[in-house]
Amino acid sequence: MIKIDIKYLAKELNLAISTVSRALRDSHEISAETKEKVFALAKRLNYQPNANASGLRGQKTKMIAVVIPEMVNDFFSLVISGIEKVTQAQGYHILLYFTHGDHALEVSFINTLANGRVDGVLLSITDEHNDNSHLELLNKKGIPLVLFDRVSERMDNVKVTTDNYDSGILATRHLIDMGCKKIGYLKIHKNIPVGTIRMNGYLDALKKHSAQKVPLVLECPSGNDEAFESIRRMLVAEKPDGIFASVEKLAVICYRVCEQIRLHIPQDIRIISFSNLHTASLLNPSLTTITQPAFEIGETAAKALLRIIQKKGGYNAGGNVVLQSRLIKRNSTAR
Amino acid sequence: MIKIDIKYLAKELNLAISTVSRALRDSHEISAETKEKVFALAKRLNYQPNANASGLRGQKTKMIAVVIPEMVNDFFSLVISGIEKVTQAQGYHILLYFTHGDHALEVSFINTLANGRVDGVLLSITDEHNDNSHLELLNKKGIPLVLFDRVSERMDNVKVTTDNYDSGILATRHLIDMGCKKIGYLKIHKNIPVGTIRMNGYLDALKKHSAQKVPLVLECPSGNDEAFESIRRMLVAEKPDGIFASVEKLAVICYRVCEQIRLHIPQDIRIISFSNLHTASLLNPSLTTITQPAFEIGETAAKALLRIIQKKGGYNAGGNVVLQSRLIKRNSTAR
DNA sequence: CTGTTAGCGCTTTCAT
DNA sequence: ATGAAAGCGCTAACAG
Repeated sequence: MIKIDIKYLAKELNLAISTVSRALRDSHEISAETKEKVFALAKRLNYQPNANASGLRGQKTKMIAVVIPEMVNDFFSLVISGIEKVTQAQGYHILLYFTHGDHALEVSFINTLANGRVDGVLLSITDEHNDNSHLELLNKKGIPLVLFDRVSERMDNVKVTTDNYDSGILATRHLIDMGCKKIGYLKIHKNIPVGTIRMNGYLDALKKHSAQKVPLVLECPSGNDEAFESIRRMLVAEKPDGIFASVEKLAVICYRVCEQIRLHIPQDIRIISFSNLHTASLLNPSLTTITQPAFEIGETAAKALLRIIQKKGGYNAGGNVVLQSRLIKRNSTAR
Repeated sequence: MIKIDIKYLAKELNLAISTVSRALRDSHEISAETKEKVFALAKRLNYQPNANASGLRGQKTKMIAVVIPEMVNDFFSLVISGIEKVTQAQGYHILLYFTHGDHALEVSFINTLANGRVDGVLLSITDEHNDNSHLELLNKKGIPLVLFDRVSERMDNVKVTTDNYDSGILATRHLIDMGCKKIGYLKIHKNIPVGTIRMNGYLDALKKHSAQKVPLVLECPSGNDEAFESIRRMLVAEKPDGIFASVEKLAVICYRVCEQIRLHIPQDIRIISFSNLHTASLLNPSLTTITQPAFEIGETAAKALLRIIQKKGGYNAGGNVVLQSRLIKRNSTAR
C-alpha cells in the first residue's frame, strides 16, 4: 500500500516538494497550469495532507476540545450540536471528553490538552467551587479557553451562560400571569447552584408581581420515592395552584403525584418546569416548560472560541455572553 | 512563555534528548536514578508530550473518530457514552463527526480521516444503500473500521448491531403474553429499514404464538397530526387491545389518541414501544418499552476497534456482534 | 515562478 | 547506560 504524500506527488509530477505544497495551498506564486496539474493529481490519488505533520509544523491543529460533565443529558447533546454546527462550517474538528463529575479527571484532560493537541478548549466546569489552577495553565500556555454553562467566576475567560435568575422570574411570572395565586417552588436537593439561583428569581418575582405573601419552597429529597412522598404531602397540605419545578425530574414526579391525588392539570394546578427535552411537556401537552437555549449556547461558545483562536485577540476577546431561557408552550396533540 | 519539551528537560538535566525520551517511556535501558530525575522534573514542570510530534513519528495518534448521523437523539448519546467508557480507559481520544444524514458529508469526513489523523474509525452509516467506496479506501489504507447500528451488508468489516427482527418478536410476544388478542403494529412511514425488519418480527410472532389470524399494520404518515388522525381512525375502527409502536414517537402519539378517545392504558389497550429514553414510559408508568442496548453497542464497537488497532489482527478480527434488545417494564412512581 | 533547505518535537536505530 | 543523528510529512524562509 503506497502512501500518497507530498513527496510522492512531487515525484510523479517532476516538481519540487515545496512547489507542490504551495500549489496545494493555492499560493499566488505558482503558475495556473502547475496548480492545475497538482490539483488534478491530488484529486485523482485522493491525497489528504497529514494532519500531524502540518500540526507539528504550523503549531495549529484545527482541532478543539469539548470537555463536559457527561453526555446522557439532553442539554449537553444540544450544546454539542450547536458547537458542531460552527466548527464544521469552519473546518475544525471536535475532540470530546467527559469528566463524569470527577474534578481530577478534568484536571488530567486539561493537562493533556495543554500541549498543542488542540487549538482551543470549550469547557463546562465539573466542580465550580474547586481549584482551577489547571485552567490557569491553559491561559499561561496561550491556549484559548471558553467556559460555558458551568463557569467559574474566578476565571477571566469568555463565559457563555444562561441567566438562571432571570429564568426563575420568567417562569414564576408565567404562572402569575396565568392566574395562579399560590405558587410553590420545587427546589432540587443538595447545594446545586442553579436550584438556588432560580429560586431567587422565584422569590423576587413573587415579591414584585404577586399578592402571595409567603413563598412556598419545598426542598426535595434526592431519592425519587422520597421526593414523591414529600411533594404529595406538600400538595395536600398547602394546595398550591401553581408549581415551578427547578428541574425536569421534579416536574415529572409532581405530575405523578397530581395523577395520584386526582388533581387536574391545568385546571386545578399549573406546572412549569425547566426542561431541555420536553419530556415533561409530553406528559401533558398543556404543561409549559422553560428551556435553556442549549443549542445557542454551543454555537455562541464555539464562535467565541474560534474568534479568539483566529484573531488571537487575547484570551477575553468578545467578552461574556448571557443568554435567556425561553418559555415553550405546547398545545399540539403530539410531539 | 517557555515551552516544556523534551529538549528543555534534557538541557535542564544535562542529559541527551534521547535519554530523556527513553526515560519517559520507562525504557529498561535507563538507570533507575536517571528515570527518577526525569520523572521528577517532568512532573514538576507539567511536561506533556506533543501529540503531533509523536503521532507523526510513530504513525499513531491514540485518537479514533466516531462518525454518526446526529446527536440530538438519545440512542447516539448513549452509544457515545459507551464508546467513551472504553476509549477513556485505554487512553484514547474521541474525534466526533455528525453527518446530518448527508452522504456526501460522510464521504468527505472519511476522506479526511484516511490519512493518519486517527488510528481507527467507528461509523454508523448515513445511507445504507449508497455507494461505499469511501469505506473501501479506509480499508485500503489500513485504517481499522468498525460499523455499528447502521451497517452495510456489502462491507466485510466488523459490525455491531441489534437484532431488530428478534426485537420485533420480543415486543409482540410480550403483548401476547399479557393477554392481547388483537395487536396492531404502527409502522414508521417511508422505507426506514428498521420499521420493516421489526415488522417482520411482529408478523412472525403473530403467526407462531397468537390466535390472531390477520395482522394489523398501520403505515403511519410522517406528519405528527396526520399520524394522529390515522392512528385515531385505526383504533376506533379496529379496536385492537395491543399496540406495538415501531418507534417512540408513534407511541407518544398513540398515547395521546388513547387519551382523547378515552381508552385506558393498560386496561383497555396495551402499548409497547421502542425507546431509548423512556419518554414513552414516562407517559404512563405501566407502559412497557423495548430498548436497544445503546451503551453496550458503543462499548462493544469501541472494544472491537481498539482490539483491531492494537493487535492489527486484520480488519475483521473478532467478527460481528449482534446484541439483543431488552424489555423494560416500569412500575415505579417516578423516573 | 520554482527549488533547496531547515526545522516543528519526538522516537529509534546505531554508536559508544 | 547514554549520546548523536536520522527522519516522520509538511511549511516557509531563503535562494535563484
